[in-house]
Amino acid sequence: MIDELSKQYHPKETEDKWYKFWEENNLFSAKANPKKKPFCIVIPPPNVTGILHMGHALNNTIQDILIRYQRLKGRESLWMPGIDHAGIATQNVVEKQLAKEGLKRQDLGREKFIERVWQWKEQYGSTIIKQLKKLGASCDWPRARFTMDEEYSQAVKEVFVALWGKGLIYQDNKVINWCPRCQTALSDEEAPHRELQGNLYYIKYPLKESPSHQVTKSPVEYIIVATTRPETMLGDTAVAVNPKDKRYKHIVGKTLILPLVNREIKIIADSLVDTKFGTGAVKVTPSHDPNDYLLGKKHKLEFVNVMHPDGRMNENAGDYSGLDRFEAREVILEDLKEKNLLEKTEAHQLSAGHCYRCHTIIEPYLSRQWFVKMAPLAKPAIAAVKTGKIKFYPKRWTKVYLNWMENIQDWCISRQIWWGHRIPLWHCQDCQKTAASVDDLKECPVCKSSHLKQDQDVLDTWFSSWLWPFATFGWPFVGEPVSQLASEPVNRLKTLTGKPANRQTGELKYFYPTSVLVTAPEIIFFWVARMIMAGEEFMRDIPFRDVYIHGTVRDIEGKKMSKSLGNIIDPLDIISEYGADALRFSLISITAQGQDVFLSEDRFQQGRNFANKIWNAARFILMNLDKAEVQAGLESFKGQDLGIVNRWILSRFYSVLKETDKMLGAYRFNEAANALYGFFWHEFCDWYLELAKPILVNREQSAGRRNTQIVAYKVLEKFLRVIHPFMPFITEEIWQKLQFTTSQSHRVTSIMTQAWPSAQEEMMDKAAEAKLNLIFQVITTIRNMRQELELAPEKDIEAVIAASGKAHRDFIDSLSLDIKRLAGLSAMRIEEKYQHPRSSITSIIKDVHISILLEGAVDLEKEKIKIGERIEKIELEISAKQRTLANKGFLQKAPAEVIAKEKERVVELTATLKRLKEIRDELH
RNA sequence: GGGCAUUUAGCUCAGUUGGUUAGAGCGCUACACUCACAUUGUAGAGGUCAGAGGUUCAAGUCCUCUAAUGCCCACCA
Repeated sequence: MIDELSKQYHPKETEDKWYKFWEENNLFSAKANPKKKPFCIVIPPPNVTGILHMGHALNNTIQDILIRYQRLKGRESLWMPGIDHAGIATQNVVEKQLAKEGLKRQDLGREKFIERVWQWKEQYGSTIIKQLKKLGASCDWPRARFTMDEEYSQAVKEVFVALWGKGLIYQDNKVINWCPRCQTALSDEEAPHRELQGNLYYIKYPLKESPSHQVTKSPVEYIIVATTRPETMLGDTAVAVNPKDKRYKHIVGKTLILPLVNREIKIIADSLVDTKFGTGAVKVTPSHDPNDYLLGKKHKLEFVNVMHPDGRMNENAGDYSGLDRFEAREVILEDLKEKNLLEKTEAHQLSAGHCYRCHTIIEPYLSRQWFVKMAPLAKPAIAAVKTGKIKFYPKRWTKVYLNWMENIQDWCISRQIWWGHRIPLWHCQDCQKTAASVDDLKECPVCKSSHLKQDQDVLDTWFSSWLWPFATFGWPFVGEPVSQLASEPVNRLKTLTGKPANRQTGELKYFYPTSVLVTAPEIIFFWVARMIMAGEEFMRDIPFRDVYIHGTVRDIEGKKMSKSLGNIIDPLDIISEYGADALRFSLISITAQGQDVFLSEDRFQQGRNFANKIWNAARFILMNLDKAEVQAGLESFKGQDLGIVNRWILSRFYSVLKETDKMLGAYRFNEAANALYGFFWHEFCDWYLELAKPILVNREQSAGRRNTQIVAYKVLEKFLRVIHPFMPFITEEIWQKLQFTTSQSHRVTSIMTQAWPSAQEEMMDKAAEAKLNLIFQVITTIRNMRQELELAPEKDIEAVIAASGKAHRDFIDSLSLDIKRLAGLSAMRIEEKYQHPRSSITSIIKDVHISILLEGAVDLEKEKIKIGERIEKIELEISAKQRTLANKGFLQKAPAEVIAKEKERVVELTATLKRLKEIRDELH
């Protein structure tokens, strides 16, 4: 075990090696185990088209930390992995591939096209999994599910049929979000609104009753409407005004001639119209605007669709037929201008829906789609959060969730694409009835006709994702009891019988509800909310107890990282340059709970440097470890008098351990990471190892050396376990080197299977901490004085330390060798009483005087100024404190310990002040 | 229009329930390559905690208002 370690840590050489080792030894696998408490996270399944970006890196690092932490803590920890089939995104990718061959999906036909997608999936679909492995993700990979797996698809069908049976699925003609590029309907969540700089066009619609249809200057001859989408005027079937609007009262019910189309349309009155917007008169296009659709229904207007699904104008657009919607806009504006019908154009900021897959501007479009009635599903999901069964971290997302749920809209679930779960509905060509079925229907259940056609549409991808926390465990298949499960992982198919909650596999029963869901804020509506609804509906239980929402990864200017902006920092580049541990640690240490992360590449140096620090500390300890001595000593370790330095570092370790536990339990990952960083670097390395150095390097056997070896070994070994969730690779590498196992023993052992150190209160020694802190301050002060006095490093300096109290002096004396060495003193004397040594400079730490003896003359003026400044500062503080202590309110209301502390501080400051004044007075 | 977040050192950010002297990393200054580590060590400089008002014995922390920035939501023709 005294193998020579290299001077620098090289992550590349170790990371792949240990990942392979963990996988080969099934160290990520978890099974239903009644003897242990479960801990389970289901991964937010990345898209099959996905490529690891920083958002994934952060998301999955957090999950891996939780999983590894709980695994060490003895929970049966399962991280359920998988991939989402990502209907539209994947179809787009494959269509692009086809386009390169000059083909369209229609050229292949539905079946061939789907085959082609599967081929694509086989070839490229596991990219992101390989990348997650690089990151160190300890998922139980053999369990990985794909949302298009046969079993999973069955779950999707069951759910659809169950909702159908409850009457929660209906078909309707509505104005929905239509993406003209993807040529499919989208849900509201899939069409986020973005601000757009556009124009508001004021168009004159002539009254039919005017003398001629020519527009004259008289305002009664026409009505002016304002619109941002003039091309939709071709589909106008009314103009609406507010019934209270005096400007228009007299012409309500009159007929207008729709320009360019020459259709007669009525002026209607409806309170929905805002009198303050535009001219107070609004054109009504029931087929191309959700509001106008409502008006159209209410006032029984004609519905005129003027667009093809691809966004080109259709035959109803007359002369404009065939033009793209935005081309048509320009031409129409030209024509209106020519006819003197365009009153004016105003710049206007508007927001429009954009396709979340291809960013094309959404067209509100009338079409027949399938919807899920959401209100009944939302009810228990609202209750689950309101009653605290599910908790959001940070808490503020609760409100966002509830606000959305309480105003929930019906969910448009049909998509006009091919890649996805085809809607399990069969339409009878004879009796025109529709039936839902989990199995392929051969005959109509109503009229027994065999002329059945399955619905052409597929389901929204999220209609399968929302089942993730239970469908991944085999729901709705019947499984065996927990005890038999391990040996017989066979799932048998059963048809839905209407009692879904009872049909559980043992695994499902064991791991569901899962423990925590880790995701980004933009996914709350898409996924989190819907999973809660699905869990309540189909499992009669919540899907997870906690929801941890982390921030968005942005670049250093606060912009979202995206390919199009070219500001991407590729996690894989970081891994190959700095290592996965460095990536993980750096990401986590800058991620405050729920705050966005502003990232620049130099951040990762910190993680790399830290890994290197751990490496070198371990290297030093290993180089100076006597194996036999440590091995023997580990057994007879308890009850030894370890000495104050060892007691101190153990005390510090257990304090930091306690802190880490607390912070991880509260999802405050950065605080845990930073506490561990500070402890290891500044306490363990900077102080402890420096103090231990001569003892360890000196090969002579002694009780002190043995104790120091054991403590250094133990603290390092335990620290590795505690930091392992953050930095899994380097900790395994070093931990393996710390093992005493001989080559004969083939038992597989890993840091992953060790126990998380338990907090040991009796090891916490506040007195030892305070005593050593004083020594550290003395050393720091001497170093400081040396630099202030500009004494060359090689110059011998002598110090006199005065401290009252024999025990106190003896304690300082016991560490005098360390003080001399670390402060760079050639000699040190300890005295009972401070007696201004000739030609010296003195500093004060509490009641300890530290004087440095100088050969030449002391620069009195400089020293006087310095001491004067310090005296001034202390006097200010004392007077502030005395004012507080004179305050009756403070004495009455402040807690006793706060008052005591203040008093103590004043006493201490007063004493220091007195000593400083003495020193100043001696400077003559 | 509604909601949320942010504003603390030159930069990027921590700071849990209000309680001594407000912290870290990077950067900066000075010094040091003495055998764990220059991906290092030692020491240091640097902050009226966005502004105003309030509650309190006590405010970076709680309340109100203001300003700036960012995000989300909404039937913004």
